[in-house]
Amino acid sequence: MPDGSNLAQVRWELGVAIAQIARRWRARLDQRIAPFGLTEARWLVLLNLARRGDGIPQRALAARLRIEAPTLVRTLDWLEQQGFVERRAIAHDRRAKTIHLTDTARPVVLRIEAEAATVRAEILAGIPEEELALCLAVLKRVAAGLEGAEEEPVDGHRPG
Amino acid sequence: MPDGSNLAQVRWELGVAIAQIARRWRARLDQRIAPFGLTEARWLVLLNLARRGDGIPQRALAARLRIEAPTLVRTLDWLEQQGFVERRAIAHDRRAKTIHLTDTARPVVLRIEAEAATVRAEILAGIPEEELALCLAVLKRVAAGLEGAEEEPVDGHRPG
DNA sequence: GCATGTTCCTTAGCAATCTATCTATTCGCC
DNA sequence: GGCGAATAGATAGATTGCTAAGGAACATGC
Repeated sequence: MPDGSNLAQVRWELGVAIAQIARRWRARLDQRIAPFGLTEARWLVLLNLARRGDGIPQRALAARLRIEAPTLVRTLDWLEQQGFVERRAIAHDRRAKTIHLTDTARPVVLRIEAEAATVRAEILAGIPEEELALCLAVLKRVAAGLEGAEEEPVDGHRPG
Repeated sequence: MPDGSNLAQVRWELGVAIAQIARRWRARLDQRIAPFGLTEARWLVLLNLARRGDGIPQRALAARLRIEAPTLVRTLDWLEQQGFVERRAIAHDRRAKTIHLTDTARPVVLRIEAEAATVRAEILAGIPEEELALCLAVLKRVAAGLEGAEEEPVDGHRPG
């Protein structure tokens, strides 16, 4: 078969594979952490706060998680109601609220982090680290292509 | 840094990258095919019927699409209401219905297929085919790990 | 100091996925 | 022939993502 159609086939399969893996990976993790009373999306919020620091406004947290602000609002509503996070008012800006982990959340985050690492190890078992690193490098280029190319299929090349 | 934590870091980033790319890729395509009145999930159903043959029961179509039957039901409800597919009764099994593309759907499928290929090319622009193929090969192993390893973290190895 | 615009959070509504459960039908077996 | 298990499709409800739009508070310009 000609090279052109082979490239097209690889591109197609790559898209299909990424979409299906994303769905199944999430389902797998959700099953495993269900006993903790959390889901992946909710735990990711807590993990981000624990790893990269809490006390930041919702806007900044949404940006770190690469999700939109309204998506975060509902997750925080649930987490706050369950006592995992607190919304605190800021003195100098009454629009914004900072998000803070509670003492209830911290041990749960650690236990789920361990479980998530186990799930990752199971899913990726038997694949050499070099191949994973190679795949990741390509995926990062794909992600960069998705971030940058906003509505502008220019015929030249972009800086960066 | 020690090898162990490097491997853990690669695994973590791989999961994050896949999830984010899947979301953004879908969003990008949905934007582009919105003028046709369809979304990715709905178009994928039509494309599968066009490429791999229609006239099959819902159960079989769901399996081909790697989605659950109830997910397909609602998509088919919409597609049927819009006149893109038909549900037909089978003579010898009154439980089952076969799904058929309509003449309305076929040209739309072709046009969106071209648009989807353009989007893929834009997203993956600048990445050599060898790297894409390498990445795809790894992802197929990941997908296989997700398909097969059902609730059984055996200590031996599986037949491939 | 007020009008205008921007920013932050929220609400509302749609889409797509899942699991659990329901109804109708068919199959298997006695 | 009839009863229980299995199968096909549909329904219900939860989750998580998005965009659009609204309300309150801040910032800027004149």
